[in-house]
Amino acid sequence: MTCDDESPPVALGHTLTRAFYARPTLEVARDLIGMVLVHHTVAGTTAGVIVEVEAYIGESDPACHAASGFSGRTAPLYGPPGHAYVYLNYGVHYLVNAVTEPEGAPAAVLLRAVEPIRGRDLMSRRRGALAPRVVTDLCRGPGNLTRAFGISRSHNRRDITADRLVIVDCGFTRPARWTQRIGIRVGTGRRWRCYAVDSPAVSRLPRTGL
DNA sequence: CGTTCGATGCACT
DNA sequence: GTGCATCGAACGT
Repeated sequence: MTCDDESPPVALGHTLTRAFYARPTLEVARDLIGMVLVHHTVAGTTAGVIVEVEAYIGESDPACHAASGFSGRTAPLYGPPGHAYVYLNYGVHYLVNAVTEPEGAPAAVLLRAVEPIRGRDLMSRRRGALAPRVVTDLCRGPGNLTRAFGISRSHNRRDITADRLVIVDCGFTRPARWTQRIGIRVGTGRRWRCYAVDSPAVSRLPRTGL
């Protein structure tokens, strides 16, 4: 795979099915490393290899939004797997998750970073004045990722097994490592962050140790 | 209705 | 390392 915008569309490989997402969240999280996130819009297509994710599992996980139970906000987590859960964080950044587990079990995988493989220029334009020079920084961090991909609130509850926002298996394999999750104040003991050890696009290291 | 606060990112010390 | 933008959901009054 090249990082050139002139490369052909990400057409080879198959779009991940609902069965893929309807599994234990940690398995889904690990398997998502190396998969390709693709977003088709009228402005163009952006795509990138997923290199960093975090799992948020159930009402007993204090860092999962479902810890406060079912509500209008958390409803997507309880909904069918293979749908997007998008919310606004700190009033500034949209964060995108892939809902996992069978319907009724609230859980999701947060997409934290991808390596751009298509639509770099579009990503850069969407990042605007704050666009980085380094390509691998375009989608480094969950807020930067959604900004570069043009993902916002309108994508909440969208089906990601069809349509224009999907994740595709292109056969890439990346060595991965588990560490504790980032940026949360509770549930930090759970080592539910998974990232590709060889990727320059992975966001900051854990606050304490690995 | 008012207050709190967060799965971030960036500027700044 | 700290400060802060900015907003909607949740919760207390």
